[in-house]
Amino acid sequence: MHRVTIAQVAARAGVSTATVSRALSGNRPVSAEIRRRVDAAAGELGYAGNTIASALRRSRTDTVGMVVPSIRNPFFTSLVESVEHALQDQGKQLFLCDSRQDVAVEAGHLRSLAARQVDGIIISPCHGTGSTPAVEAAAAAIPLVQLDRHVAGTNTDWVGVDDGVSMRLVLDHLHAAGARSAAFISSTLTNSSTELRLAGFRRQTERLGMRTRDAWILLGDYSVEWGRRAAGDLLAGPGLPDAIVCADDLIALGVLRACRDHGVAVPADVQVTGYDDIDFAALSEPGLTTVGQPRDRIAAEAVRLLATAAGTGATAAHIALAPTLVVRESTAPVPPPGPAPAGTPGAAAAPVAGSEVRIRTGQPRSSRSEAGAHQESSSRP
Amino acid sequence: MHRVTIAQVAARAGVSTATVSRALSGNRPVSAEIRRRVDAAAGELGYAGNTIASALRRSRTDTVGMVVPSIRNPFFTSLVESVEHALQDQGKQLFLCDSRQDVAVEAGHLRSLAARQVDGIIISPCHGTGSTPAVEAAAAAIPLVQLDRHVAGTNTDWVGVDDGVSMRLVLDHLHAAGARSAAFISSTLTNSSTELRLAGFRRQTERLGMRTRDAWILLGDYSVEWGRRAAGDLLAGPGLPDAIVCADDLIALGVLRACRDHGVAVPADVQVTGYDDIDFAALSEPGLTTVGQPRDRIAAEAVRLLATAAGTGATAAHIALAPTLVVRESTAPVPPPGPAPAGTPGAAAAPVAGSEVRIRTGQPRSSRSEAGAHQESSSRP
DNA sequence: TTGAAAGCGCTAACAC
DNA sequence: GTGTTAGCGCTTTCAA
Repeated sequence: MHRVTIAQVAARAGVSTATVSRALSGNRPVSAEIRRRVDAAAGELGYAGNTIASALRRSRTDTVGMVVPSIRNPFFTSLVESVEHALQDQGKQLFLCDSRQDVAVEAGHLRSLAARQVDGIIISPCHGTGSTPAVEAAAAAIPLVQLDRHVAGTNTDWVGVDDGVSMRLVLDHLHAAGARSAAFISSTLTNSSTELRLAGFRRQTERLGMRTRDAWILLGDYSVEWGRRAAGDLLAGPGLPDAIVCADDLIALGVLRACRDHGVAVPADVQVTGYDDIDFAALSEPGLTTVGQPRDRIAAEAVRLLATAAGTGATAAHIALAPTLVVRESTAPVPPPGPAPAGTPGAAAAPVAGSEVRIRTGQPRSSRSEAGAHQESSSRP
Repeated sequence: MHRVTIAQVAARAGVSTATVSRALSGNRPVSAEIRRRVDAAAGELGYAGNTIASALRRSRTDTVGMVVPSIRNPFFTSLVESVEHALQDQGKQLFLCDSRQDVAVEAGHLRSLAARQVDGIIISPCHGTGSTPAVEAAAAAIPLVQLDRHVAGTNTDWVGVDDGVSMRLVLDHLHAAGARSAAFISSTLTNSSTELRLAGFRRQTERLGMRTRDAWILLGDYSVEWGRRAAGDLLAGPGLPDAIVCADDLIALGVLRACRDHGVAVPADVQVTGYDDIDFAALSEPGLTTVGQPRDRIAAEAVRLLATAAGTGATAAHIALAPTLVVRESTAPVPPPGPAPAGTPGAAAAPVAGSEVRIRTGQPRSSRSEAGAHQESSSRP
């Protein structure tokens, strides 16, 4: 049983194929009578359309490709979910690609997406420099926006949160909660957010006069297992930091686990923070204090940029949304500065308003500036 | 800068477009000399191909659509990951669709995928009967395989695990661990696996002579929050079951949380089991005893079926893979039947070999039967 | 082995 | 407002 084509619908409705196309797409005016006949014919024949043919003709596919280092990492899972939902509102569909932290796999996906004529690409590159060539090549052919992480030396759109601000939120909070020394557990990966988080940690501990040591900077990968191992080493070593700052929630959950195994009390003996606010951060024991990223906003901005960027070249937008600190029980209570009531501590997550937004450089590309919640700026004027 | 076409490559290489096509695709013989010239020309021009044009001509897109009730549910996330990887090995790409538990959204996705001429559809339908029309319509046009769940009244391929067997594994284990009464917490959703798990629970408790009550069958949704609420109600009520069997791990994690909140010891006061073996099942305190599904195998079979099913009509394969019981600390230790050493209890997950495979009806479609790990069978002879 | 040419199904000019 | 027609870029007969 062959697929129904527009020609068959046209024959049945007694009109030309062009008219059927116009009636069905609604792009151009068609008389009510004819529209009725076409709709009827299409319905009777079970006409379903052929997006491929349409795409070839219009040179638009209404598809977007998304490439993430690991679908299974809960942070990227939510990002994918948010992007899928945002795209659905626009009638676009999502090609999902998992680069498995492998630059070569990633490059293959990008080539493949380009060949498929996707209208745009959303990528969280797996490597800060290794991903550059493939990302640049793709961006040369197709609107591309980087999410969360971005590679060195490219000038594509980017949207995410400001990791420096996040680390300030985290360390200010820890300091206020009494921590005077801190360790940092992260990944060896050399991507932008990993590096910015470490840099932020160094700057903020220094600013606040908090002690740290080389042996307290532990780099492995973004996994529960690594967090557990690293914390195990830390707890076995001499001296304990007041706080362990983790570059993502998976690591932090591993750290909590290690503390439990070693009989170290959190937050009494050591405070622990994560990053991303994945679903399970609320569920651990104790609940994990962490940095919340506005994933829906990030996704929405990315999708909007792709739609906008279609024609425009030349200027890249950098949109840094405000992170929030989500305070739970893995950090010590902060003495209230004023007479404000403490609320119900430890019950639900208490999001603490984050920060202003960082404006990078240059001037806004679009004149329509939104609600002050973020700013976009171009890196080339 | 316009995209490079095959015609430009042809001109540069001094050959016809047909020859370029043959050289690049490798489908037909081309002289070594010409192949070299074509490759060179393509490289110099940065030819990237146009999958859309190719797809229109060949009427194959090398794409597969996947529709799941919720991307964010960790079980489906892993399934998506497994499918993505399996597809990548075949050079196909994945359209990911989230139906958000909504039959109308799901139907829209299926229509859209059909219009996009995907080569196959993999779906975990969100409703046992409500999804039927859309699934049937899609299956009439495109090879379709249902994963995990399946809808009533259709005759498409299906692959998953046998929920009845899973419940037998769970209840045998609980019984051996001393449980003589059990509650069941699940979802109100009327899809096949939800219903089969409940039916299995009923049958097995009856078979083992374990007590249960209407008030101990609690139906809500697949979420941590529901598990927590349901268990809260249960723990507040009169009498406590020896065990709480949950229809998925999210619910079970919520139950564990409620037990902790209510000071109920697991497994001493009540044993708890989950279903799916999501990543976080290993991480809870105590670790969750649960049913493991061979997700990679499920995905691989689904992808294989789509590839096979291309031409074949008429007979549908039902592939039920063996579930495994993953024993952790949320259930009581089972007294060893023989002199076998206990191993290191509670350390790593201890998968217990599951069960034989259920053969539904009819006879195998493919003659090539694999390693006895599963059986496929056709429901129509 | 290679080239010429006919379309895949649709939409956008261009006429009327 | 509607029909005619020319492709979108590729693959695949059919001849040579």
